[in-house]
Amino acid sequence: MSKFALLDCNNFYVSCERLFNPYLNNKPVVVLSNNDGCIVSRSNEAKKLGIPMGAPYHHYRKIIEKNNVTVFSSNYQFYGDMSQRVMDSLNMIIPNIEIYSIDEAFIRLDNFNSNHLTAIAKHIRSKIFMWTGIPTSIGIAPTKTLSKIANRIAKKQTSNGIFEIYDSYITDKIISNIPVEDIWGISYRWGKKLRALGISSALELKNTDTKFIRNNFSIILERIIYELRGLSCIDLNLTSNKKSIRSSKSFGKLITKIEEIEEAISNYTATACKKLRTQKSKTRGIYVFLKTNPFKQNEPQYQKSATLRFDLPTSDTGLIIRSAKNLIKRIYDNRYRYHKCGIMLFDLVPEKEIQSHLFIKYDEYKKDNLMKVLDNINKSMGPKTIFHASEGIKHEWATRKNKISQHYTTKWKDIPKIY
DNA sequence: TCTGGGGTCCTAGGACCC
DNA sequence: TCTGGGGTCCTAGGACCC
Repeated sequence: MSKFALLDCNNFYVSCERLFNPYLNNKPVVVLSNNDGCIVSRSNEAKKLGIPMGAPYHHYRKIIEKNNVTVFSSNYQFYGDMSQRVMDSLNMIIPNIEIYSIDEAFIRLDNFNSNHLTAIAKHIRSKIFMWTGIPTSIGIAPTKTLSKIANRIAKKQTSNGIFEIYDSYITDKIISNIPVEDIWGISYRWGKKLRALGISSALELKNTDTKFIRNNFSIILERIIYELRGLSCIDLNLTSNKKSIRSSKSFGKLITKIEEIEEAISNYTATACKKLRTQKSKTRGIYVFLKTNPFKQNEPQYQKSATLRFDLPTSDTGLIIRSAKNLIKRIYDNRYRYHKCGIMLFDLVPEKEIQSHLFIKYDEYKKDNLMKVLDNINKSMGPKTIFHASEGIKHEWATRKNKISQHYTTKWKDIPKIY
């Protein structure tokens, strides 16, 4: 039988903020998404006030102010850095981990004696807490899907933050209380369809005929059933390279001028290209989109996208910015007020595996070297020390971030001082 | 006034092949 | 009157994740 564990950081963004503001412990805290739009992380105290995950900030502003909830804008540089510290710590204890999201990792524990799993989890938790200050929970089970459920119980119903599912008797007892849409991989639409068929708990789904599910849904749901039965169908994914890279953001205000949109798309493109080079890949295509604000129902709505393929894969920010700006020019219509734009790089290939073109001479080496110089300067002297002119400096479209904390671990000037 | 951003995988259907 | 069977590749769109 396989053995999986899922490690999940508790209320991750809030926990990061508390590291450098310990007086916020035991007090309600929330962290907002980009543009201060939605609530994406809540302390347990904030959850108790009835503030739901993903809710628009302005809907809960009254409750937040009335209860003295501390509010932070998102500080992804900081959270990303803390995430890496957590994952590095975990990797020092156990090799071969799958970093599943900014605050979660799957681990395989097959090589350990079944009697020791909880002790190992305890060791992992305490080391990560000691080295990073971030509290975590660990769920252990024969499959990834069950380890997700075990993690949920570890978080909500245990005092030591660890829960292990090791036989089908325990599984059945636990999953009889889990609604289908709380299972990893099932959400609102499938949940609704399953309920209409009389399947409302995870246990009922586990006992449903797989052929029937395969015919009425897809292989994804069929696999979930096997996973609930303790038969592992989803292994660790150890390849870390992305298959597509996207950068998009809503503007801080509605934008009409194409010059400002071009400036914004140039910035997003530079961000995406930097990521592309970090994973040592090149892109064969780009997809650019532009849209109005769908929540403003009284305004005329517009949404358009365009794609472009390159004859030769590239990671040259200059070339990709030029191409992205051309696509923007093609889809821009001056009758609308815009809310968001973005770019996606797709069809990525490792830079080492690039095939030469029969008719086009490959002379990207110069550009490759230029990008290396650019990345190195920005790495040693700080982000955006040098940048492409089209990225501009005015940034009228920039997102709102009224309550951002300091970059405690990523900027020298923000490093905490003790007087 | 104010509603995030970045990903993955699977399927159906069209277009094409012999 | 009656028009095959088996296959591949690509794309758009759906559903889900954090």
